[in-house]
Amino acid sequence: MKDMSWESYRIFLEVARQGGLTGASQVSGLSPATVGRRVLQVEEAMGRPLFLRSQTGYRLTSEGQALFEQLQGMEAIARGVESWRQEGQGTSTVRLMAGTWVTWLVCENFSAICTERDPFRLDLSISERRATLTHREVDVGIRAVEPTEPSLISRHAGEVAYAAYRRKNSGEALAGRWLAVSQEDAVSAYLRWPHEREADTIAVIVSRPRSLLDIVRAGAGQAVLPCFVGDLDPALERAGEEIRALRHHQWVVTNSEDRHRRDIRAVSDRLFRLLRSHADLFAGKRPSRT
Amino acid sequence: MKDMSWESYRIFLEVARQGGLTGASQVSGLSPATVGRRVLQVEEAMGRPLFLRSQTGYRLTSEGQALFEQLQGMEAIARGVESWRQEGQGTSTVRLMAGTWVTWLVCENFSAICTERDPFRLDLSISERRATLTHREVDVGIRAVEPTEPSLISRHAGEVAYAAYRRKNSGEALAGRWLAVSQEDAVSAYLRWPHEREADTIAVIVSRPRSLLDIVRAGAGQAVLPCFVGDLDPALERAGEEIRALRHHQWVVTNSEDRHRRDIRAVSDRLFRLLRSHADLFAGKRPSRT
DNA sequence: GACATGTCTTTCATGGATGAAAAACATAGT
DNA sequence: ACTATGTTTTTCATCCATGAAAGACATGTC
Repeated sequence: MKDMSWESYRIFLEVARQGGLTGASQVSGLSPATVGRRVLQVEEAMGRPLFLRSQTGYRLTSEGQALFEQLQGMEAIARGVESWRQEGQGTSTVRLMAGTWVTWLVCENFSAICTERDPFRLDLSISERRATLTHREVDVGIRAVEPTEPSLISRHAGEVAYAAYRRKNSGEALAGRWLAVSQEDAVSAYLRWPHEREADTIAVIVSRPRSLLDIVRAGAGQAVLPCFVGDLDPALERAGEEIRALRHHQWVVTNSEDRHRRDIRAVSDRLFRLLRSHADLFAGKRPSRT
Repeated sequence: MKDMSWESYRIFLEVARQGGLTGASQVSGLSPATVGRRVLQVEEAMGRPLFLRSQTGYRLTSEGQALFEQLQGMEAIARGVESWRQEGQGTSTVRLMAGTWVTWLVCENFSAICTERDPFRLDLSISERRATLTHREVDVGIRAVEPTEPSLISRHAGEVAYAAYRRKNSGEALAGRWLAVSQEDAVSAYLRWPHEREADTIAVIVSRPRSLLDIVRAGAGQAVLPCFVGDLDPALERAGEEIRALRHHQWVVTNSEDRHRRDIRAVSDRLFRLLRSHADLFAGKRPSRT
């Protein structure tokens, strides 16, 4: 049999990642019809079902999952080639993935990470889920657990403390009004905390963690926030002690294969220094406001 | 810019490996015209010259070489997927690469390596050059030097001795008539030896090492052969002592990523046992003929 | 229960990638 | 010097992969 086109592999990956033909068709620029046909090709070539089809989308079978994991390796290399290409044109890209609040801190201190004199572009992507650095989806990431993968190198950047916050001088009026993100978006421990401990008194639900800060400042209630966010905001005050159960460490992680790249090294170093310089704030030691 | 088609990557690899459009077009089934166009695409996308074009073929530039090495990783994964596919259909393939003489020995003892009851196919490829197991071009290989790559696992299979051979009872008449392979094909030490030590008295040149055995048996002169080949042939006798300078070790090597595959394990084990059981012959200890 | 929405799938006409053949061009051999 | 061979490159007609649009089908909403 004539062997599979590598291009179909790429399309397969996109369908698997997007969970359907429509999503894949958008990111790939092909029509859903074509995407469907290519996936069919791959399935026939592999001689086994790879997707569970439904009107609502495609879901990987266990065999599809096995193929997906293999092909991610190809994608990783393709991304490596892409950055090699950019390198040759003097214009590189560093992809930095972090959670909502570290991203927020990076934005606030953007000039400490990337200046107009730097010869690289910065792609900031926000995600609460674990960054898959192994497959080079991103170059630099923040993790709350120490990576075990041998292909990653990590540097410990201190601890992160959490507490409940409310608008200053709002008194005890808000004690029973908790703010939280919707349960399906509550992927981190601090986001699940209100659901687990104060489910009865949740007054407002928002879809993005970032909105928590906004509605707390508006005086709508109290919400769990990282101390470095709450303590830095002059309009907020703690509505209780630090919640010790939520405390965790954090690491700056990079892919060891890209260790040599100056741009990635620079971003990683600067991010690390930024986090270290805020170590007391992260740890919840309530320094005086700037 | 829209990114490169993975299919073009594969075509690039084939052109680089075959050294031209014609070769690549044959193995890929595409026309030379198309192959040329796809390569042009890749070059434009990468923004740098990848090949030195001439009427005699394509040669990689240093930048092309850099790309080639990256993309070989993709190819390795694609091969992994291919064997996963075969596995799912109960029909796997084990690719065994060895030099001329070990291959010959394997053929003579084929049933010791692979029987009709085995559920896998065997691809035997002869090559004097080092097998690139790292990129999974082959699954099992024979090496004359111990591999240093951490991704490979190797087992020492004894030593190999060499000597000059001639037809039995041909006396000293052939002493001045050496047989050798053409100089450009003399990639191994034992093949270079006649050129380095007896260049003036080379009487016959052949293009394949395998032909050396045939013309020695025909009584055309004397040639350097591995002892396990010469000593096993009842029509030949040694035309001198063992040539100690040529003695070397040999290892059976497999890719550690495929360690788990039963079929590869089986072939590797059997090959190892076959070599060990002939260890005395390999080492030139002249046992009685079978 | 009807309806709106978002999927996947099928149909069919089109255009861009493709191959055959010729041309252009080196290299090697006589 | 000339021919034979094996390249790459160009030209042009063809055909196959592709996209638009319609169809089929679930799911959730009012």
